[in-house]
Amino acid sequence: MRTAGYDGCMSPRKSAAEARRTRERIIERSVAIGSVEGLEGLTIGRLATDLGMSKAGVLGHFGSKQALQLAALHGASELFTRLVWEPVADLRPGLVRLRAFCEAWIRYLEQERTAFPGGCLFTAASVEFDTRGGPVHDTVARFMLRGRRLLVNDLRIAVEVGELPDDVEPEQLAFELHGLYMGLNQELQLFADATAPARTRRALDRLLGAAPETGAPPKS
Amino acid sequence: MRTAGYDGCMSPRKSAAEARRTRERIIERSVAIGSVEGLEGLTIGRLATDLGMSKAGVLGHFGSKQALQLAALHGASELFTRLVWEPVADLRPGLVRLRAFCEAWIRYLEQERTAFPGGCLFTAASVEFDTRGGPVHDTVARFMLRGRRLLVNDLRIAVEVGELPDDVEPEQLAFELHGLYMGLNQELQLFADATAPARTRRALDRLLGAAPETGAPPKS
DNA sequence: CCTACCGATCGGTAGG
DNA sequence: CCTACCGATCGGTAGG
Repeated sequence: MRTAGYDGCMSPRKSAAEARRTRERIIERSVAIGSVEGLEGLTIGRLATDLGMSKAGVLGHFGSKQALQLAALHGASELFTRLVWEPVADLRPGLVRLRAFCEAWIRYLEQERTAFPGGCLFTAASVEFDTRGGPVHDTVARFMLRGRRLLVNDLRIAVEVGELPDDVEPEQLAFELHGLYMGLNQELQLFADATAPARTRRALDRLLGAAPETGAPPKS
Repeated sequence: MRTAGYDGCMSPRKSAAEARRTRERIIERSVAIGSVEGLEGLTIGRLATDLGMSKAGVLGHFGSKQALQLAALHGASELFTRLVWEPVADLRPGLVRLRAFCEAWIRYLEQERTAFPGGCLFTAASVEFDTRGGPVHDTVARFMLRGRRLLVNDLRIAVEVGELPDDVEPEQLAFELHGLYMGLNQELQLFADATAPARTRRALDRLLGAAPETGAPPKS
């Protein structure tokens, strides 16, 4: 066995575990590059240079640029889940978990400004692929909807248990919350405005801590 | 005079007025392409094909791709000014003009979904160039700040004349309004969600029609 | 995983 | 405004 040199994407000298590790390194780097340059600006040549590999070596792990883009999106999704959702997932569903989620999300976007280079990959990709069709567009849209669902779910619970007034509409409020985070991301990335997180927190207090429409205070 | 064939970017057969008209056509097309493909995805070759010109003929009007990108941004800015700001500029400063401006802005983004191809060029460009430095980044940031100033200005007046309660902070509210429009643009472009304008109007009613923080109604 | 290569396209220039 | 061209880089393939 293993007589021919060509065995898929792996060099004969590398084990499957090593190949998997390489693949992870490529994805990690792809998320970093993609959040700065966009998913089209993420080129295989740049990736190969950064990682000290050949272009064919990089591409062999995915088969096509589109597959690489999709893998980068999945990688970014896992990162978001690990850093934002998992730390709060076990909290009490409803307003408690929602508030913790929103705070973790703010810190995630703040970190991206320093630790990661170019802001939220999903925001970048959603603008880049919004008009086009195809698998990348669909994947971005699906991830965005998934995030929206997390918000709507806890908002619905919060209304049911009386943490938010009855006239709060989860879909409407989730729409407003999402816009708030797009604004935060832009403020951090385009203007490097360090006061934006505080602004976001104040808006959250108004949206979640005081009753929309009626002005009645929540149970809290 | 006019003996040599080469006289800048214009063919000897074309008058200065014709050359200006050509330049405008290039810019118009650049805004359309750029809002779909981004300002990096806006290529001179694509532009030349669309307009039935040679690449050199296109580039001659601007000198470099970066100058073309800046011209496209200026073109988009003029479009926004003409379609959103000018129709409301003569209204009574304060809440009246602000509301009319916000409504015109919604309709502008709605139109873009059908008439123009790819949503707001500034939103696209701001994400594309947020991390990078350089003239394009600076121009995008300047235009965004200009829009923000329009909001803040009327919000300040609205507070001064008592149309909005004293505890409204114009900068804070402008930040929230801007996020709302980024969310609207994404909803229209990425999801083609026709209910987003109504959601935006409801959020505006809450932000501008009822007092934040206190719950006191505005004079209206 | 590599080298070596493909056709296509990129931004831009020379010269008229 | 054009033709003709430049070197660089793109995504991807052949073959080992």
